[in-house]
Amino acid sequence: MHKEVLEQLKRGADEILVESEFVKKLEEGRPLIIKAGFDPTAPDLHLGHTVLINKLKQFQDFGHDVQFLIGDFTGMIGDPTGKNVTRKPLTKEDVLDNAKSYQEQVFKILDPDKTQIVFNSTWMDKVSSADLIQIAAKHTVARMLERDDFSKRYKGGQSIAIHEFLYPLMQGYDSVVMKADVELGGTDQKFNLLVGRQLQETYGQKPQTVLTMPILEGLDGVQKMSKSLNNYIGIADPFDDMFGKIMSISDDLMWRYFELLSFRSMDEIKQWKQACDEGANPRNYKVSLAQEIVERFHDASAAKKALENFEARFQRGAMPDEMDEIALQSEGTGFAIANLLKSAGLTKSTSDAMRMIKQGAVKIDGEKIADPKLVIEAGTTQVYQVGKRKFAKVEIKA
RNA sequence: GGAGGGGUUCCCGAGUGGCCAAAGGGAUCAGACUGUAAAUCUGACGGCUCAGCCUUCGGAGGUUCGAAUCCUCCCCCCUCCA
Repeated sequence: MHKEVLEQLKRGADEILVESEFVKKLEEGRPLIIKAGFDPTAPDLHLGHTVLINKLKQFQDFGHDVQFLIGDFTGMIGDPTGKNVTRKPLTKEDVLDNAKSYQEQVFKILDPDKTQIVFNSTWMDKVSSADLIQIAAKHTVARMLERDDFSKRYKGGQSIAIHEFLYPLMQGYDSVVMKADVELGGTDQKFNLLVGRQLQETYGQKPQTVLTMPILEGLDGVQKMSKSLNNYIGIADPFDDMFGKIMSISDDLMWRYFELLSFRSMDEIKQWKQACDEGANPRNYKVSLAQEIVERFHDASAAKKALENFEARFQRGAMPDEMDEIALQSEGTGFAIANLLKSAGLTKSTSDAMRMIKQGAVKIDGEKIADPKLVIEAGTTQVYQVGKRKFAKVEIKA
C-alpha cells in the first residue's frame, strides 16, 4: 500500500531528501502539511509552473494538507535564484495583484476547498529586527556561499546585496512557522529548501522532507519553459492555441510532458510508449495529451472542438470556422495587397507582406497569389491567409 | 580617487573611410518534406508609395565628395588598482 503511494508521489520527482524520513512520515497515516511557496512575480502561469502544482494535487488527493504559500513578503525581497543580477523588488500593490491572479489560475488544478492559501506577510510582518537578527544568526556566510549562483556572482565580482542572503532564510523560516512536513519546489530551489530543513532543526522541529521537481522544457525541447523565451504554453491560452502548441512538440518531448503533466497512470503511459516503439503513430497519443490538457484548463467541449478544428485545418486544409473579420476603407480604386495584409494584422509591416507574397505564403480564398503589387478591388470580401495559421476575413468598402 | 576596455540591426558577435541595410551564429518567419511532428533542406529576416527610395551602428555636434568606421563633448556598462 505505502509502496504504491510512494511510487506515485515519486513520479517525475527529481529528488527526495530524505526518502527514508519521508516514508516514515507517510506511515504515520496523518495528513502531512505540504508546503509550496510561490513568489508572486509572474501572474500568468504556464504549464511549466503546473508541474509543481500537479504534484500538490497528488498529495491533496491522498488526503494531505496542501498549503499554498504566496510569498508576498519574500516577493518584495526578490528571490535571487537563477539570476546573476540583483533583482528589483516589487511593490506591495504588484504583489497583491499577482497573488490574486495566482489563486484564480491555480484552482483549475487544486481543489479550492482543500487548499489553504497562506501569505507569509502574516507572520513576517510581525518579525522584529531583533528576531530577524536571531534568525540570521543561525546561518553563516560560508554556507550561503555554497549556493552556486551566489558563489558565481561572488567570484565573478558581481554584487550580492545583503538582503539577497535573507531570502533563503526567510523561506526557511516560513517552514518553521508552518511546521511543514514536506516542501515542494523546482530543482533550482534545492538550496533554499534545504535551508528550511536546517532552520526547522534549530527550532526543534523535525526537518521537512524536500521534494524537488524538474524544470519543464519549453516547446523547443531544450530551454526551460518561460515567457521571455516565448516557448511556453500558457494555461490561459485559447484552446485552439493550446492544442496546437502541444501538437507541435517533438515526440521525445511528448513523453516528458506525459510524465510531468498528464494525470494518466505511468503504466498506461508506458504501454503507449511501447506501442509507439512498435510502430504506432505517436501523433495519436499526442492528441490524447493535448485533449487532456485542454480539458483541464478549459472543458471537455473545448477539447473536442479543438481537435475538430485541428483536423479540419491541418488534415483537410479547411479554413477555421472563426476568424477575425475586418473592414477596410478602400483608397480610391482599391487596396494594395501589402497594405491590406498589414492593416489586417496578418503581417507586421508592408515589407513583411511583400516578402510573404514572394515566398508563396499568401492565399486569398485558398488561392495562392504571386503578385506583390496586386490591388484588391473595392466591394469585395475575401479570406486572406498568411502562412499556415494566420487568417482574416477582410471586406474592402467602396 | 587612478588606469584600462567597451556600447553594432531581437540576442550573441564581426566590421577601423566608399564594394555596408552592415559577415557569421542563434532566435524568428515562410516554403519543401510530414503526423501543423521533430530533424533536415531552401529562402527571408529595418521601413516605405518596394527592380527605386528613406531611416539605422549609445546621444549630440564636427571633418570629408563620402562616416558604424576619423575628431569633440556627453550618457551608460565592465575590468584592474586604491
